[in-house]
Amino acid sequence: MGLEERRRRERENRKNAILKAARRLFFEKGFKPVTVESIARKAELSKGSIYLYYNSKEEIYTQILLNDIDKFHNHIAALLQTPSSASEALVRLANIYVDFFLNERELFRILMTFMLHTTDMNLPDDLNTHIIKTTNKTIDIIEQVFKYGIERGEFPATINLRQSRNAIWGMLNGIISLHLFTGIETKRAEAIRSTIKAGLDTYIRGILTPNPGL
Amino acid sequence: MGLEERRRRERENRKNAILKAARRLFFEKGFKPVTVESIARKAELSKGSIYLYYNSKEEIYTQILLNDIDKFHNHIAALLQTPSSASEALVRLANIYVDFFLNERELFRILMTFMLHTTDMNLPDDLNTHIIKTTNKTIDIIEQVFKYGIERGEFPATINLRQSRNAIWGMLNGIISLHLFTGIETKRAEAIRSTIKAGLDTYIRGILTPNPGL
DNA sequence: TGACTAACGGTCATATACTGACCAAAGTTC
DNA sequence: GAACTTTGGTCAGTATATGACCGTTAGTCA
Repeated sequence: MGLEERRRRERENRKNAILKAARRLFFEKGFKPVTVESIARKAELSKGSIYLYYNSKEEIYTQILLNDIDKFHNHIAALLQTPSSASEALVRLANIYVDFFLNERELFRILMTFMLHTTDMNLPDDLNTHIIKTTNKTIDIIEQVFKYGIERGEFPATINLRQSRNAIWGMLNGIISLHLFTGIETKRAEAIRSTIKAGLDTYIRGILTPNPGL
Repeated sequence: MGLEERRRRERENRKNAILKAARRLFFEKGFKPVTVESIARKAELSKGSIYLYYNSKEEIYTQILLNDIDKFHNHIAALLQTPSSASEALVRLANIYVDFFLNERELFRILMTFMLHTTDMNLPDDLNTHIIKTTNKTIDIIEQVFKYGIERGEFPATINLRQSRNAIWGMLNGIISLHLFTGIETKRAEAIRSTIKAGLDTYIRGILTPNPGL
């Protein structure tokens, strides 16, 4: 059924045209100043049409992150194929994560907006679930690096994996939050990288130092 | 108004998709065996949609010729820029004309169908006019070649231009009719070319020979 | 040769998709 | 605190598309 296939394709194309227009505008101006009307105009549609494809302005906003973060995960997947120490892998993973958000800062804002305002976003359940799963995927990859370190004898088997992975993820996001939108613009990237490097080094040293209380 | 522009583009694209599908099917099977339903399916539309863009099956058929013949005229336009004798130009024009139809035989059938069944084609007036103008354009080019010959002293000024151009056009079409669809397939092109060459040579000799009756 | 059937060009009632005026809520101004 | 403006989201009206249906034509059969 070519006819049905064409209609499906047109719907898909329409959705993508909306996302593309929205992405451009959000990245240029941020969430608030961009109106649904302006997205509609850039996508060459009416405002009513936007709501045929997306439930809300927030849904469009978060869908942008979901579209982009697949590339990040594909990139990360290659990381674990490259032979190296677990410590090196962890640093490299952190750098790729940071690069992803440095490349487009608005993506980080989208992630944080979601993390901080989940219940206010008015997202359909499946989109909520999808974002959570996607975020967890990143966290799981961090956990795999720790497991890899234990397997190679690099890290002690006594590490609390869940705790460590959450701590690393939190630290990455916390450091990025501190420096991505504030400070001297030309020094932000370096500030993030060096702080993360120092933080990871210290955390890893902590892992390797026997706990005298045990 | 991007929205209106997009809608206009979509209509244009839809029309072109129909023409493209129709062209493919007509060239493969000819006019009769191709149904409007089959064109619709190939264009990934419903049959009712076809009639939103074209008034009839015949209109689609003739529109195909109109789309293609522009290329022919552009090609021919270059001809008159190349310095040569009028006789040579005439032969070259005839060859380009023949090539055009040899390249896609169905185009000739479309032209002849129009010429022979104009009143039965149920075409809107503007399309009728357009085809007539387009056909006349070809005839006018032939006339210009004769004028060129007179200007250079190659042909006598006593030539009846209208008569000659119509005779040449008729001869070309008549010869093509004779050989395009009948005879041994591998010999058809050559049969047409050589017959046209001979016919043109004879006609030109006739032009150059003083009429003793005058 | 007339009755019947199948096929298909073209039509149009219905379905689907889209639009932008409108409403309610929130923020701003006086 | 009232009036005003802006904007996310809604929905009645409009635009576009679909495919069942009808009328006509051509072919078949008795």
